[in-house]
Amino acid sequence: MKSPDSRTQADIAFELLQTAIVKGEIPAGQKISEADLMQKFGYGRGPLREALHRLEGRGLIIRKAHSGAKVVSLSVEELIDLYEVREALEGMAARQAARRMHTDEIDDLKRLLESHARQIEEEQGIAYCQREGDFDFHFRIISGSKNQKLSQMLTGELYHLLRLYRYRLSTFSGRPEKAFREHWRIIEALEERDGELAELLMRRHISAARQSIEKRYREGQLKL
Amino acid sequence: MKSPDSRTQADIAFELLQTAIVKGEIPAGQKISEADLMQKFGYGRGPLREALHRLEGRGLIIRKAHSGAKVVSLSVEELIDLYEVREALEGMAARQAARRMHTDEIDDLKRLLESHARQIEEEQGIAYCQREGDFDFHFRIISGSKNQKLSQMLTGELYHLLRLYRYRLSTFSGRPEKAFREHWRIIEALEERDGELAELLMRRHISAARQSIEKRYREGQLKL
DNA sequence: GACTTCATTTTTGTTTACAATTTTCAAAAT
DNA sequence: ATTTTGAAAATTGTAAACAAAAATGAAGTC
Repeated sequence: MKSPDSRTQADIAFELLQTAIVKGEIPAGQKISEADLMQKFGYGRGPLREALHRLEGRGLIIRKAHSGAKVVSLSVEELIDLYEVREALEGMAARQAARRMHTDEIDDLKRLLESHARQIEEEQGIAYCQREGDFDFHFRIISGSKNQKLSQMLTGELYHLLRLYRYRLSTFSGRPEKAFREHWRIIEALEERDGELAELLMRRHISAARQSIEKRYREGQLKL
Repeated sequence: MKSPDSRTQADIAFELLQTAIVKGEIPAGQKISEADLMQKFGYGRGPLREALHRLEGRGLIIRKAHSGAKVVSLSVEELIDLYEVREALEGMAARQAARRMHTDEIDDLKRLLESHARQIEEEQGIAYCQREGDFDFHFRIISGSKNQKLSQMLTGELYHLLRLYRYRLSTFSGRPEKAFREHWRIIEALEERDGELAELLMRRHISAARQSIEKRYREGQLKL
């Protein structure tokens, strides 16, 4: 019995397109035509169309009949909206993680953060926030909530959208030590199994990021 | 210049299918084949397939290659997960609504609730929760948050899933007066522009509903 | 010179036919 | 009787041809 694979062309095309959009290889707001995709990926038009429809269902692209599809692009207001949603959901994730994460999972997370601390010292605090480390931290807590729907909504939808803007947002973030301290306090709350505190801290953490974006935008350092 | 419509067959089929699934006309867990749909709706297979792919992207159906598609069906655990997500999101919605709802919107909501109060008196408290009134109340507060992404996630995804189970969940809910009092207190918090309190009350309100479901399930009164 | 009009061209929507996979069911072997 | 095997049937995946709508651009008019 060999692995049935059963991943169809449309499946593969869907994943390729999704990662391409999420990683920014296809920039936000760009029009994408079926003909271009055919030439670029080599798949037939049918599978491509099916992949596009799934992306439409996920809200990553917007289509207009007979006109074409384009990658979504967020206004600042929409980005702020996204951060409010994230604050609510990740706060809840932290609360549940404090209840449901295994002790060894928390220990792992602790070790992860300690390695981040070393990186900060060595690299003079360069860009802690913009590294994958930040995503690792948040991702582990989200998984730790053991709430599949919550994980799905955060990692499957919001983060894909947020990643579109991650590069631009992180270039100026410039608060690595602060973020690190906030992460550390959240872990302490998890260790003490204090869900309420973990939620409060996580919400403050994300709220601070949002306010930083708002401030930079008002000052014209951030253009969308 | 007549309305260009530009709603394609696939668009119409998508909406028809979505409402059919959400309203329970196609029960949860049921297999749906493209041939059946062709015969039932009269559209070609292409448009149907595109609609199915969009539904897949929305998470309302699950497809397996060469095997078919079936409407999602939730386990109790998944239903509980959904309520936790709802608690987080609607809590945030209430907080923002306290800030952003116009005073006359709050007044309207108040009148709505008063008419519900009359209904409860007249009908001996029958099934306040299971009526559209409950949805109206929550929907207005969600809209009142003025957060488009939040509204979209709640009304566009979660509620469609929850509605699948609304009928079964409401049959035994039996806490109309309690729910009404909770609604009333939330409105009071909105009037006082106390976002923190509004969030707290909304979260308790939804948490109570979740606990009621958990209890009924443990007692075997609820089968999924 | 700017605007409108209309035909051309491009792009997407739809249908049809075909290929590939899974499922089903019956017959045969253990 | 249960399991296994194989071919037939049903269903989905893919490709190609066709239809329809929208974008483009040039010609004509004001």
